Amino acid sequence: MAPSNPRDWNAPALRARLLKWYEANQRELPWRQNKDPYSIWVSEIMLQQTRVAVVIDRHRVFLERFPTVDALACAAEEDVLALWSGLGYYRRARMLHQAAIYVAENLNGRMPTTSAELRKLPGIGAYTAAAIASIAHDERVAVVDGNVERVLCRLAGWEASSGSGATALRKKIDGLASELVDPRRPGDFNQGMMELGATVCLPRNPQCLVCPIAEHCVTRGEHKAAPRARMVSREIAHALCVQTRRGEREVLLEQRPASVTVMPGMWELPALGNADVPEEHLRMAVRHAIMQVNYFVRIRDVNEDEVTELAGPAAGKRRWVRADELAGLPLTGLARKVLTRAHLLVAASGSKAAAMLL
DNA sequence: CAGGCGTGGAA
DNA sequence: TTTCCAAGCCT
Repeated sequence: MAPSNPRDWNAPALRARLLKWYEANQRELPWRQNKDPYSIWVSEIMLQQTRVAVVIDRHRVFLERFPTVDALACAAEEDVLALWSGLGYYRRARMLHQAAIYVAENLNGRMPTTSAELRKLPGIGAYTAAAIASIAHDERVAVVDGNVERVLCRLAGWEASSGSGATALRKKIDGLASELVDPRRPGDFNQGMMELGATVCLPRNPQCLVCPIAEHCVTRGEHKAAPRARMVSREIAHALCVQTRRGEREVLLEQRPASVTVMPGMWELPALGNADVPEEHLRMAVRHAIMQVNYFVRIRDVNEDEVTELAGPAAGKRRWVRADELAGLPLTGLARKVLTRAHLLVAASGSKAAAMLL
């Protein structure tokens, strides 16, 4: 039975075991190639609520296009959003861009080095500030992300609670994390904890038999998570309206208003008022999940004459976009998916050609 | 403090 | 097929 008093966790042994395991088992990831704070910063923002597998390629492309804080600060927001297209949570990109501008204009292009100073930048919360400071600058501060929270709850035998209990639990978790973090190698310790949560101490199937700190763990795998909201399904239709001018293919797109809360200013295919699409006009059907809504989307081939009568009330501003311009526009994930499938846009993932289009 | 904010792929 | 996410942050 592991002790419940944090002072009895045998932190030195736990640290040694975790670090040894991390050295042997850490994944090779682009943002671990060096300790460039800017590269780590970009990775941490991209990784917020987003899977590592998705971020790997996006991080590489982003750093090729915007290699430094100054390069990012000089960019137009539209170009930053275009590069972010498909990653979701676009506010992250806007705040990253705003923060880069602040650093360039007020800090002589030099990023803050302490977690307290980093925390003041837009888009950088407690987690991200601690992650950048500990990984890039070896600041002795613990990170607590979803992984670390789960690992520590299992380690200590704490159950998830709601309301004010959640706040109290969170304070206990933060306290334990600070107690355990290795003062000599905080960056590696923090990454080790997250790596353990991501690859061993999994939410549903914890691999306790290969866990390096199993003997420090109270529960050996038990962990109740808070229940989530149910998904709902919805049927919608969008128009795929293509024309050829001067030998170039163009597609009709619509820019979402700046005033909407979801994906403001992003470009998408015009929405149709009727979700029922006759078989002969059905170009493709895709599923697209946004938040807790499962959209079953029908894409209808529509000619220029039909588009106005078929479309719902035009929410945004429409324009014809040449196929070779598409990669430079901030497209919604759905628009990107459809245009890629329709061979109007080259798949961005793993493609040098796609990066060169930008 | 609860709710809003995206996505593609695993289970 | 449908659910459930994944290295949070802001208001």
